[in-house]
Amino acid sequence: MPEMNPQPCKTDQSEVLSLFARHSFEQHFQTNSTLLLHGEPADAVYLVASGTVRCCTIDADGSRQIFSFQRKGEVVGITDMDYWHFTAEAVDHVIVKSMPKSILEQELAVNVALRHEIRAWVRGLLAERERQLLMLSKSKGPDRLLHFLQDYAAKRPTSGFVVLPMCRRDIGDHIGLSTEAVSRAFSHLKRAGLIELKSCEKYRIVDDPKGNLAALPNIKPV
Amino acid sequence: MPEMNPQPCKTDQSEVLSLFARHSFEQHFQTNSTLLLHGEPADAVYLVASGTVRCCTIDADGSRQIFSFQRKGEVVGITDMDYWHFTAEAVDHVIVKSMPKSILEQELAVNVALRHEIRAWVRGLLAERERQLLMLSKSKGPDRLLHFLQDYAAKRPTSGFVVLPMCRRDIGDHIGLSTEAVSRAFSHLKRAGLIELKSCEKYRIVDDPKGNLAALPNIKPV
DNA sequence: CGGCTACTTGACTAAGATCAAGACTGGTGG
DNA sequence: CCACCAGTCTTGATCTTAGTCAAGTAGCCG
Repeated sequence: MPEMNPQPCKTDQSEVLSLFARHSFEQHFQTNSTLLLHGEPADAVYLVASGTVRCCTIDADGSRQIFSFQRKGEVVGITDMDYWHFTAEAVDHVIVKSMPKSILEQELAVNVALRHEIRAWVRGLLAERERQLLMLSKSKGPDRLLHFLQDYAAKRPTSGFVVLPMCRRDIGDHIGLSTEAVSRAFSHLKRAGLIELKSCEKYRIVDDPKGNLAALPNIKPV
Repeated sequence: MPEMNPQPCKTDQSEVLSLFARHSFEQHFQTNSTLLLHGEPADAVYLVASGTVRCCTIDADGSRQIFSFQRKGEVVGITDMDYWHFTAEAVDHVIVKSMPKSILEQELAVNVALRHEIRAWVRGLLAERERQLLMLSKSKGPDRLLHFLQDYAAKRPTSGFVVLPMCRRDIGDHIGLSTEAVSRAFSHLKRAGLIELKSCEKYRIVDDPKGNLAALPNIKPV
């Protein structure tokens, strides 16, 4: 996608991180517990120290759209001012560094570099959401899954197998598919030789010497 | 949708608007011309004075995702800092008030109220995109169209018929449907008595005394 | 009046949701 | 240690939705 920045959220975060280093305290959340709930007062900011967080909106009828997963070193909740406009939950056991929002606000008033950092940060998030909208409306299931797996692997500098902490349903709510469709998309990519699956949660993107990737749209399930 | 703010973008914009009042000049764009192009330096900010602007990302293969339409009184381009991350085009003949970005940046350095305004603005955009992601992944075509038409009508205080300046293809690229599917969705809503169509571009949302709206999922084409 | 464009409708096809059943996994208790 | 259970993942069958191709219609402009 030539119109997209490959890494919309990779901005300098030294100011934010140094704030966390000075003013945060550790907090634990067990699997599937809620870090912050839509509509509640936004009184803190979080830096994930361990585990995975999912950020989502949940509809009246239970429909859920997960718009991002946060892992170690990633920040949650920096966009909101008074009340949370989304819900954040623990995918597995999560440890975060929690900082009172008031400290961030005080620092924002006097620190130009921090302001720029956060502005760039939020702009990146916006670009990412718009990229997701394009994916969701124009790409088919297997393409969306492959894209997600590539993105996810790219953030981990490991060259070996990548471990997915979240279940199929979480992935489905992220890329807009049912649990079953996610499973089928995995099989699809595996059969097509685009990914290797060691188990249902360990995968590796196959380097693409034969140009299989370009042929993806034509692959048919057996 | 209880987890959503009904009007995420309705924030106070007095500071931005007063800046435009003092420092902008008028610019005209003819139908389908480009206001700003993805990747170009972001050197100006725009306030729509007349006409409609579409903001979108365009993929290598021509896929286009329109994530918003801007009308009179709405601002374009305030989120980006150095380079545009999207493309803006004129849906019909457009007149904008254009302001050099440098003026905005200078004012941002000294004006706390302006900073808050823009922060709230961008946060609202982010919430809107996340709401769109949910719509796109969980709602069916006619639902999405109805939602768009309601949103669009809500911004116009007219109680009569609303005029759509954009074509079916534009609507389709906004709500994730083909031109034909948009047309079918219109017919669908009309048959179901949820909207009135005076012509293909003039519509009115029907007040819903019989609770037809709740029955929408069951409506079948004849 | 003719021709262009946008819109609508129909027929067919493909992608994915849903329903249902079977396979694998990890944890528990006999 | 093994049988059982619950939850997750996978696969199959069927149905709905929407994309595609194609034809026809309605406005609009020259």
